[in-house]
Formats: sequence, C-alpha cells, structure tokens
Amino acid sequence: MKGKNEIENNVSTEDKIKEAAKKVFTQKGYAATRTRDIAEAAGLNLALLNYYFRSKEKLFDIIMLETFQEFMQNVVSIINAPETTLQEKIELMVSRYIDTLTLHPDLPLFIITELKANPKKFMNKIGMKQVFADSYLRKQIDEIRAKNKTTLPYPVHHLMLNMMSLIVFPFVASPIIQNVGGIPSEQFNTLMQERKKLIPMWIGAMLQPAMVSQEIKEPKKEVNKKK
Amino acid sequence: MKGKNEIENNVSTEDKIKEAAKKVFTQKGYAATRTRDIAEAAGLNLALLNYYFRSKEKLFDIIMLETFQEFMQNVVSIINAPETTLQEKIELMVSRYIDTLTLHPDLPLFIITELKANPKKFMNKIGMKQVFADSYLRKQIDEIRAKNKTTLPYPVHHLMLNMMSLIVFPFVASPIIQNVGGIPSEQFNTLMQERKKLIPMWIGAMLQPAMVSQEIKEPKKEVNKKK
DNA sequence: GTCTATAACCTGATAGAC
DNA sequence: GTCTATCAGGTTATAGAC
Repeated sequence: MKGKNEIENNVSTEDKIKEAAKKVFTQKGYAATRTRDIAEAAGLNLALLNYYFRSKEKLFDIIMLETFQEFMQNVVSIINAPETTLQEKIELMVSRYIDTLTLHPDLPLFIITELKANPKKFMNKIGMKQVFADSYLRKQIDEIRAKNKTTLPYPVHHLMLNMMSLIVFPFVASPIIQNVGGIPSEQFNTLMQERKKLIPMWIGAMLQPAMVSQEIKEPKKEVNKKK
Repeated sequence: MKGKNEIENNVSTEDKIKEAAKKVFTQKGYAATRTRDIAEAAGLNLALLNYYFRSKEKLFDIIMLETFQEFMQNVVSIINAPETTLQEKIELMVSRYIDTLTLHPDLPLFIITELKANPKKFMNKIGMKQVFADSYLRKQIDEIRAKNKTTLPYPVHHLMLNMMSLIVFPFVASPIIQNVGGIPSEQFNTLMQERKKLIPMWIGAMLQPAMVSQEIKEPKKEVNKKK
C-alpha cells in the first residue's frame, strides 16, 4: 500500500500525521489543539487527517492509547523482573523514568488531563487494574518486611505512590518550578539528574523500620504558641 | 449597585457567575469549557457573562489569578511564621494542604495546566519568585544543618520539592489512581488522611544525615544479571 | 493519495426588547 | 439588569478536481 515506485521520504503519510498529532496533542491537550495545527506540524494538508483517520477524535484516541501504554510498559517490565533485587528495581525505575520524562516532559500531564476529561472512555481499554499489587516488586517488599520481622507503620502502597510522586511530580509541576520558581530548563534537568541517586536513597530510608522513631533535632523554641 | 429593594437571593449575579466559572474552569480547563457551560452552571443567561465581564478570557483571568493566590497564600503564611518550630511547620503545611485539596482536588492540575498553556501571561502578575528560598522555613532548615554539624548530601530545595510532591501529586494523579488503580474516592480520601502523619515522618527521615548510609537489607540474589 | 474549496457546525459575543 | 434572538468568526469535516 505504500512505497510503490517513488523514492518516498522514508516515512509514510499516516505516520507523519500520527507523529505530528502526538506532538501537538501532548503539548496542548485535546481541547486546545486544532486539526490545522496538526496538519501544519506534519507539513501536510488538513484533508489528509480525515482521509486517514475519520475524525479528530478518532485520531486522538489512537494517540492517547499508544502513549499511555508506552508510559506504563516502562514500569511493568522493570517491576516484574524476577532477576533483579529490590534495590536494583528501584534504581532502574527511577533512572529510566527520569530519562524518559526528560525527553518527553509533557507526557504525564497529558495522560492525567485526558484521562480525567474522559475517564469512562479509556478506563476499559486500559487493562491493568492492579499493576502494582500483583507485581514481583510488591512480593519482594513483602519478603523484606518478613525477613526484618517488622511491620511498616503504613500500608505498602504508599511506597509506590511516594516513588511515583518523587519522580513524576517535578515534571508535572515544571511550569510552576520554571516560571514561578525562576529555574531555567537546563538547571531543571540537572536537578532531575541529581534525583536519580537521591530518590532510591529516600525510598530506602522509608523502608527502614527504625525511621519511625526519628524526630527532627532542633533548638527548642520558648515562644508560647496557641493551640 | 445591588440589593435594591428586592429580596435578593443573598448572592449577587456577578458572584454567581464567578462561582460557576471557577467551578467549571477548574474542572475542565480554559479550552474545554464553553461559556454556555458556565451560564448554565450559574443558572443564568449567556449574555450576562459578557455584561459583567467583557469576555470569556477576561473572566478566566480573574478566576485564575484569585485561585492561584489562594493556593499560594496557604503556604506562605505557614512557611514564614517565626513562632513555630520546623517540625510544626511541616506538620501544619501537610495537614492544611491535604485538607484544602481534599475539598478542591482539581486545583493543582488546573493551575499547572493553565500556567503551562500561557506562561508569559501569568508569570508577571504572580509576584513571588523566590517564595521558598527567602522563607523562614528555609532559615530554620539551615540552622539545623549547622547545629548538627553535618551537610545534607543534596541541595536543600529538594526537600521542599519532595514535600510538595508527596502532598500534591496524589491529587494530581487521582484520575489514574482512581480509574486505573480502581480505588474509589472514599478510599482515596482515607489514604490522604493517613499521609498527614506519614509525610512529616518521611521528611524528617530525609533530614537525618545518618540516612545516607542506610542500605536496603534483603536476601542476596545469586542469579547472574546482565549489566 | 493529495490538494483546494466549501459545507456544516459550534462558540463567543452583541443587539435590542423588556 | 436580564432575557431572546442573532451575528461573526473560527473549526471540523467533506466534495470533488487532479
């Protein structure tokens, strides 16, 4: 169907459109992008979009699904590898996520926004309800807790949530960090590189049962406070 | 100008519009909301919007500014109180933020999205470049570090970022947590209540210099792993 | 398959009656 | 101040030439 006898610019029109669509959609969101933007970004005519994909919405759905799966796939494979230690898993996840998101910083905000705008639409098509609960990672954490003969003073899922928070939130909040905080994007990337080493360390600390009793040591204030 | 001699439903039309606008805008974002939605939510006519505020955009700008300031104000007052200890500040911030966001879970995503869509527009009007760097909280952290005669193995601003991540990210990601993770909103709120106690604990652990050396204790794997 | 021109529709904004 | 009716502009989708 493609690559007849012309030299072809290597990539099919359909893929050009998808590529451009992904770029514009992830950057501006569904509602704010006009099909014209996509056509322009692809260096193509508007009518082509409707020729290849029937409508803006249909095109969007494809992009959305692919993007989301790509995003999750990353974790799933790491999280379920039986040959890596817990420590390695954590380091791998942090590192790979930070690299991916440094290249595609718009991804998380895009996925979250569109999933929120249309939960029912994508809920079903995303067949992964209990990614974390069923994972090998989860099993390893449980093992450690058993081995150490201690119980974490909180449900385990907080840990996963914390890890994702520490990794993903800075990217999501980068409009604030960069514009309000006045940090240029170059410095932001450095910050995230630092976190590759720091986040596993922090997560490790959260796994320590001893941690519970630790209090912040600081000079006592003498001022009376209302309470 | 209002409340002439009619019984008046207590709240002025202008405020009805603002209230409805805030609700719809924060829920769907600027691009996806139609002025008709706002009018309907306010139980009023479309033309009224343009009568009171000149355009959709002008109305939006007002909402956006107010919302953002409200959001930041919360921190600033806590962060700069000289009479509370560091520990108290952290507990207060966590607790107050979680309460606010439980009531208005859309706020962070809204602010981030719109700030990203139009950085230049709001950058100037938001007069708070270095909220954290200049804060009393920052000063207290520095004091502790001096007192303990240790240096944290990372720049301090990570700490603030971590705290915001642990608090705010779950709300931002709630579309994923609730729809993909299959956690109902009631259970989500419980989760966040738990975190009121947990986050200060975790942040405390991050402040411990000893933390650095802690490694995760787990059974060693014998499997060869590629590297 | 790709383009131009245009139709069909939607949305923000206004005119004008009350 | 509030409403109904309508306009003006922009956006998606299609018809039809090449």
